[in-house]
Amino acid sequence: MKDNNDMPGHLARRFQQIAVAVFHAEVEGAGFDLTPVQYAALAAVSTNPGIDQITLAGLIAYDRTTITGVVDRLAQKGLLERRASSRDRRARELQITEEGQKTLEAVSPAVETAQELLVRGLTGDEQRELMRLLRKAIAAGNELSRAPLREISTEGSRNG
Amino acid sequence: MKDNNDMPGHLARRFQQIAVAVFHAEVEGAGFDLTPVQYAALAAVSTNPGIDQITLAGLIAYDRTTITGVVDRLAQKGLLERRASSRDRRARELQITEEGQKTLEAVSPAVETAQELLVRGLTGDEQRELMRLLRKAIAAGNELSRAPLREISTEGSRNG
DNA sequence: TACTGATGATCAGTATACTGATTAATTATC
DNA sequence: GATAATTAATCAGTATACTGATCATCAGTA
Repeated sequence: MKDNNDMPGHLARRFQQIAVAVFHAEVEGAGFDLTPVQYAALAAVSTNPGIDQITLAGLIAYDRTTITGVVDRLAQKGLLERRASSRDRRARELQITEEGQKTLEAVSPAVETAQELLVRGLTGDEQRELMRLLRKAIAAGNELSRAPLREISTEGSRNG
Repeated sequence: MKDNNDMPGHLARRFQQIAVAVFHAEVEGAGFDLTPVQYAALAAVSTNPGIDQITLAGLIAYDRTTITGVVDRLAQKGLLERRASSRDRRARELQITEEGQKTLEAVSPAVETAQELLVRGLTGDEQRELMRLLRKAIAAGNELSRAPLREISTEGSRNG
């Protein structure tokens, strides 16, 4: 009899489910109203000011139709600004606002704590090994999802 | 600089994203219209005929409000039957239909293939280790989500 | 029987994720 | 410079997941 616990797909869903729950608990406990997805988008825009939505989506592996709603909500909260690009009138350039930057910095400890809680059942060695294996499996399957991770073209950045 | 790849929460989301994509590709390729969530529910009802929705939700770790819609769609496809329980008129007893059973058996090879594809980037040892670590992390975090996994009370079943 | 609390199911509302289509603008080609 | 192909963004629609509320029923108690 095939148990759910023998199916990596089930474990994937369950692990992600817990990850979201832990994130929400920590971030709300710290007094913020940010989802994991919104946090990742906000952080990516902070690191890459002026980025367009497609590139942002590739950076954090979101679907292009998902990013529209995420940016909508971040803009509505006053954490992001979306303005038309001057170089390409189809594109929107994203900038983090001052409030967005403050929020990002203030919420970061809670996000860190959530990451630790998610793997708190494992030893340090196990945590590192889990992450290595996830990274390896994800790398092999990257192109299989509609929202693969895309490297940003590293012109002018040296932190590779 | 904290990379996304150092955050287990990000890896969790990404791994689950790929799991769903691979599942859809395989199952649709085999000519079926079933989501991962619907497949798990169908399989659980097949193994536990007459189960109520809350117990089903606990078995596969779905939220109680999610299971309503999932069962709706499975019933609409003619794969499940939902009838009022005689013992408890609040509850719905779920039964798999003949077509549901046929579908379940016919789709299983595609589901198996999807599970293998999801971890195809890893060696056999790594696959087993990844699953062990996921199970361990999930067990430690089980109660943190609104939809924890619940053991079924094993009266009359010996496959524990 | 009336009351209280708990439980199974559902509903309204919100936020990811996706499919597939559309719109507007850019790039490539002739 | 007109045309075709591509691209950035959005939209409509569907399916998870969740929060919080409600309704009906059940169990326990006075």
